[in-house]
Amino acid sequence: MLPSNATYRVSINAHPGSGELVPMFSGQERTDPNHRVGPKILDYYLVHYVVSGQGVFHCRGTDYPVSAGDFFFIFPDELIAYQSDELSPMFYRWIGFKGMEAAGLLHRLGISAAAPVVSHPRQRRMSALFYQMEKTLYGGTVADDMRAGGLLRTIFAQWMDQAHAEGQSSTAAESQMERQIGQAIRLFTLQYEQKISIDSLAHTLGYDRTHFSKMFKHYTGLSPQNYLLNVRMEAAKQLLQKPIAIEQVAAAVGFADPLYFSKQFKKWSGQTPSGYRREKRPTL
DNA sequence: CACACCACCCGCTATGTCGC
DNA sequence: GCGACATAGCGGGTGGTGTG
Repeated sequence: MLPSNATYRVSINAHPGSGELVPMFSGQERTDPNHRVGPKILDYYLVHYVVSGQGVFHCRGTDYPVSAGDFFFIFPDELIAYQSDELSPMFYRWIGFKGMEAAGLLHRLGISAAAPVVSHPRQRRMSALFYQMEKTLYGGTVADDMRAGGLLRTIFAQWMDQAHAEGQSSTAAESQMERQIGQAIRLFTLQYEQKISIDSLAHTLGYDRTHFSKMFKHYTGLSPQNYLLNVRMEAAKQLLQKPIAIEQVAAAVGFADPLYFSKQFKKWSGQTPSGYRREKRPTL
């Protein structure tokens, strides 16, 4: 059973898969007045759901007031901090997750490091889903990992339903260009192992390459090439934790030249592929 | 305003050359 | 044969400008 009347508790996913959307851990905390976290930088996604109380979430130079019913999203490689209110400290639940699909899904929802806070009116349903996630991960089996993956998708579906209802997603407010960018992101996440030309992709979608590049960066904050590189490197990180030759890992994520892959990996992560592997699987 | 197109620059990649 | 290095071609990013 879960420990009771604790102010802080967390369940870790004992068998995190390498899928498109992977819950890593989940927990809850009843914070003290003025309780502060950060400044810090994470290398995964972390969403907090404020069940009660209020506080301030700081990201990219902006302070966002958050209160019951709000979600605040932490993106990888972003400097963030958050603090509970003195009189009404926050009680929140959180889910840490990763996966190649995460960036695309959050983009579709209009959630980004530049717009990291959303509210949800169906509080009881959401609070129950977050609690269910924590309980499921506490199980610790491979089957629980699969169940948790399904729960995370259900949570994303709730956000999407709400975004639809508010006209924030693929309804009137979403332009043709946004839909095309969504298509490009899906292509990147599904076919990253293929050779992908940004020029031909842009023309397939009916745009000039330069205009498409500019719009892509406008909506996602990354150039198409960099976005694709991120997807490939995330996939490579997963593969490097398995006993696969680095040459094969390079080929599996769309790099014809393993030497070039190593250079890019080091530039991207600060570590060589073999160094990363040693750190993650010292026995290999 | 959305889009196309040009020019320029940068970086990747394939290929060639050279020395060992 | 192999590794190190040089180089040319190409793809991609971006600023600017023109067009409907």
